[in-house]
Amino acid sequence: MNSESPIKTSYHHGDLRHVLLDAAAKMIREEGEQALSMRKLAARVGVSRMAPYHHFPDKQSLLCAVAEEGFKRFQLFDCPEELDPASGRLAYSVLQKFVHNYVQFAVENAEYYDLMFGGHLWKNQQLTDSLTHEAHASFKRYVERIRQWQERGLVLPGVDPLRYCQVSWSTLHGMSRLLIDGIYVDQAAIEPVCDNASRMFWTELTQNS
Amino acid sequence: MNSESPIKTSYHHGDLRHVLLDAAAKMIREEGEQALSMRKLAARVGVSRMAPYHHFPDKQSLLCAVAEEGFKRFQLFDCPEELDPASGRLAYSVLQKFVHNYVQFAVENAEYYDLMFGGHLWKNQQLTDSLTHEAHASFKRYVERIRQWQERGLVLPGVDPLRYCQVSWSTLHGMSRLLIDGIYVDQAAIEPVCDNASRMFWTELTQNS
DNA sequence: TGGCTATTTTGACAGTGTCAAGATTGCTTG
DNA sequence: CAAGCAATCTTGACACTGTCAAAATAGCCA
Repeated sequence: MNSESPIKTSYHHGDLRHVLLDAAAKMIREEGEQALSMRKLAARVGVSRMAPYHHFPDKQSLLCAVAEEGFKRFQLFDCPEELDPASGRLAYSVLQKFVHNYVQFAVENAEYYDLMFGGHLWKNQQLTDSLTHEAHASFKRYVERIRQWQERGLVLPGVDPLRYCQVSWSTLHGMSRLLIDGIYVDQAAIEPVCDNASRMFWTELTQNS
Repeated sequence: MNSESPIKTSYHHGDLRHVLLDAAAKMIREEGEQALSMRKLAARVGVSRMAPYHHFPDKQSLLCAVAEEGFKRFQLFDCPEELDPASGRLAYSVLQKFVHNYVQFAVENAEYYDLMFGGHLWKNQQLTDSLTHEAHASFKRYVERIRQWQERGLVLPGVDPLRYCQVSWSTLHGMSRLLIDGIYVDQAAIEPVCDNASRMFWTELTQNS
């Protein structure tokens, strides 16, 4: 089940950089982020312990690069299909699917999500520029989509897209974190909780009080 | 068996346990959780590096104890005053205040909040029994209060207290984490975002669609 | 071929958590 | 009050960690 890199593109080892990124993600998934050490990573890949340092200045940068890879996968689900019910507004199922996808991605790709939004990287201010860019761009895409929906009349005019996104993202992030961190243990409750959140969002976006 | 003597039982050092807990919290606040080491902690307190291990079996337990201390402070704000508007239902200001207090606690006591809900402790399954008990009790109190409000007619009958608490807690937790971790940088936006969340909760609890 | 540079390796150092002992202290009991 | 004893603290040691510095290697182009 472990397919080695098919192409040895360049120098001594083949492109070590990608191999390191994949191996790091795999190790984090299997043994936890805390258990990942540069030395073990190098050993598993089959190189000396300082070899990775020629591709990444330090451990932090390696983790940032893994996080960036996570953002690339994150974008895949970023645009679910949009529908509308008889009312002409946004359909509930759109939000339901979006919430479901978000949480599912977070849980299934926990090793990436942890690095992307785990705080461990963000706290030390040594974030890679490209990573911060990627992260902010991801959120901006979210806001932009709501704004476009609003322009097209799918969302109430009174909604502030930025504020809505901040709150709803908080909810999504909170659910994901609580699940990933094991604070929510009851896996069976995921779906109902997601549905509840979806309905709340849908009310917020389409029902005026 | 833990000795819970509030008065200084001056053995060798005075009660080292509390001194360690306070010093640990202070160090985490000042230099970050990652920067806390048992050796530095011992050095700062002025004892040998293995002295703390007689009060806590390992580092993890020390951190759990700090987290427990956090839960003690957490309870303080746990019961804001409840009011009701002309409608006879729950007042918006109650929720607004609650949300504000939660986030404020999280941000101002970040070193405790990180340990209480940071995931770093929860992921390794070595949580202290008393800590897990404290954490679950805290959430149960939240659910219980909503349930009581519902019994007294302050909240719509259709609301499922457990589900509501799971979703709203996710939102609160998400906002707090995003702020603490520095993913939300714009501190000025905190209040509006909290207000938006509060209004959403209020709609959920008191307005039927 | 020779040399240059990118890549990998080895050596070393300070720092970490913590097991296994030894050393100290102060309360308890004869 | 002295002896014992258990709780408390210290020291030594080990296997780890990230990463600086310098040496070694391998591929490319002149």
